[in-house]
Amino acid sequence: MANSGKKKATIYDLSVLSGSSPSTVSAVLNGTWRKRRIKESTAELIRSLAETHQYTANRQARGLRSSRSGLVGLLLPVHDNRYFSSLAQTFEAHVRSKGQCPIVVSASRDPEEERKTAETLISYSIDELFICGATDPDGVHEVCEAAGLKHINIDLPGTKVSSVISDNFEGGRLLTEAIIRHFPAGRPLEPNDLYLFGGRNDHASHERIRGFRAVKKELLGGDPDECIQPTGYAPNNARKAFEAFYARHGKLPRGLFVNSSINFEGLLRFMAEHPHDNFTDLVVGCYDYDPFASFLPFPVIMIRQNVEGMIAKAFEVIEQPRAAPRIHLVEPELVPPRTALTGPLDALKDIDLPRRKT
Amino acid sequence: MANSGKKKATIYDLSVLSGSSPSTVSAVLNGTWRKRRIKESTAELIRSLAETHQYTANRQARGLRSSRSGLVGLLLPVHDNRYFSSLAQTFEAHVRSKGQCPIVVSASRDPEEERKTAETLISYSIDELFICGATDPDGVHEVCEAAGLKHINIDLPGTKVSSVISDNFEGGRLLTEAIIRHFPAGRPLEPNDLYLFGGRNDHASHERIRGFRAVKKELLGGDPDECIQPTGYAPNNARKAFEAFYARHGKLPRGLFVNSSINFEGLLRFMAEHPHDNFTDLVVGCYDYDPFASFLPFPVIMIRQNVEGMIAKAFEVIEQPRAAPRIHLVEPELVPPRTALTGPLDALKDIDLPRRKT
DNA sequence: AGTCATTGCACCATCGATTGTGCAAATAAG
DNA sequence: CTTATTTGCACAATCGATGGTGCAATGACT
Repeated sequence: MANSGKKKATIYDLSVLSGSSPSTVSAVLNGTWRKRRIKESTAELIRSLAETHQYTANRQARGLRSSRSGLVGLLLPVHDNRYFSSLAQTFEAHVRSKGQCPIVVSASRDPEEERKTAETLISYSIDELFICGATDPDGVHEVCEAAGLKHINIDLPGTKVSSVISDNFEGGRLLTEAIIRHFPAGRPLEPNDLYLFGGRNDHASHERIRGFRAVKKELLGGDPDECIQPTGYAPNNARKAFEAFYARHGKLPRGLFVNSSINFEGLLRFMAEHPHDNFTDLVVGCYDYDPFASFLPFPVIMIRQNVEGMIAKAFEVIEQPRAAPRIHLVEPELVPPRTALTGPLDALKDIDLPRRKT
Repeated sequence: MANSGKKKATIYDLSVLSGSSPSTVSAVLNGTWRKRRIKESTAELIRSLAETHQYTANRQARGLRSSRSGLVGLLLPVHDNRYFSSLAQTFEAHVRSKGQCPIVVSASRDPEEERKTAETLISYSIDELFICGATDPDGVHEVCEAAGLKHINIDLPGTKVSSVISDNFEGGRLLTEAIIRHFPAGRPLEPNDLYLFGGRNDHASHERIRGFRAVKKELLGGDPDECIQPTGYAPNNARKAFEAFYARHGKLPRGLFVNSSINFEGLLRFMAEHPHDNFTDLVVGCYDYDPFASFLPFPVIMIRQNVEGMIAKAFEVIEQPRAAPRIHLVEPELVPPRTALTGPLDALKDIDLPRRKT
């Protein structure tokens, strides 16, 4: 009711209204007033004025003075993918619970854009930065370091500061083994029947491939190089790779290890163009979990990275005094076909009927 | 090289180094220097100093002075869902292209949290706010209005300010009709065979239901009330509703209109618990598109909302001087089963091999 | 040489909150 | 009643960038 005008109330407005000084108002409203020996009644008065005038602090001013902002950044490769968006969702909840404001930005896996985005965030004096899945984590590190900003890597490790990542080697092993064991003993998989598609020259892909090859050698007794097809992450490049294989062999490999759900979309595109092929006798293992993918008409075994665990660990590590860079591995989980897992969405209440407080 | 120390350079540092005043430095670096008749050579000097010292403006200071921040907010219900995350992705690209910084936050469909989140964003002096899928858009409106903040509704309309939303009635019609026509003439659908699950008491659900009922009446000659089951958006509530139907009838309806891909996850959960039921003779229509869902083992017809179109329209409308609140409808698109559409991810280059600029 | 216009820039207040310091008034101690 | 202590708060500098105003130096022109 007070002022439905345009301008927001400031501590100066309240100082006039309450008859005390701006510094007193400030102290009362930011909680340091006991330390400043402000009388309870004065504080009470100011608090009630703040209430009726809907005072909220101007955080730019506060941030300018204190060179903190209350903003915590998450730098993502992309938004629209269930893995990264659930990271964002979980990250948000953590930041909120600390009374800070999450700010989630994507940088398209472009090293230059990653650095520029970090610089932009820094210019807003963000308090911490979580660097997730960066193509060039160390480049971002330098930018952060120059600004004295606390930061940490997630999902893809850097060398200059600690990282929290999935145990991609173990995940790769688990997934590869599950694919192989999914085939009946009667028609077992040959080494040449199991291909890996997707991913690129990053730590996660390397580790997964390492796990993939290790298990193949161990269980299938062979591990031909041509079975590794790192196509990058773009769905269309993956599609082309499947298309090329299909053109040569007239079919897909019986077993597919797909490096990410984004690459999996490339497989879907391929399938859309081959509507009459039923792809029976096909088993797909996909790194990253997507509930819909899990129910596709062929067996899809997925790896769910422990998003909650990684985020929690990252917050734990970033709060600690900085030590020598270390890589913290978080174990991922194997998800059998046709599995609908709960996720961060389940934490939400289903609220109806907006109440209007006229 | 310059200073790898901790503090960032300010215009004062550059002013000392260049021998000119802070205001001159400021003018040079923010582009207003011609207006201020700064000599070209002075500008040149300052620019080169800024370069070598890696100057970047402190945006909190700038924002404080100019009461703008360069931040543009997007308030989302949730992140981890392909519809909302592709909205985020598209929104980001638009904001970036205007040289501003996107800030995407979710508020869990909680009216209280929506308002508080808006207030927080306002306290950072964001320049504009896009309110997407809010449970209580008018509540958020009031908060924005009190702060004199430009804002607009997306996805769910408000009454106090313009909105850009999908044509949910038409989308509902399209989808319902497609479901019905997907059944062979030999075994046509009865009115009681086609159910709608999910959604709640919001504008989008109402419109979709209206379209659903209209088409049912028109094509099936009947539209029983019990076929409408608004379960809210929580996946588990949808699951329970399917479970309940199944308990009563021993099967699912032959035709299902699922109100959102989040509700669809509830269907998956249901299916996971009935592994031996093949759900042949089932056709699902789902509002919202998910590439993986499109390839499920039963026919899934989806509606893709025109995310790019909505975002573009919203930017267009928000830039215009505010007029009487209007609802702008954007037509959604019907997506046949087994369709892999491209999305915002396809705009990204697939960059490899990070270059390090030691 | 004197007047006037132009060029080139410095000065200073300002945005709103924070925080170290100082100082009256109230209370306690002697 | 005086001195010492505590209480309660005001003052003013500060964070970094912006933009209005003013003023000296230079050049143009009579």
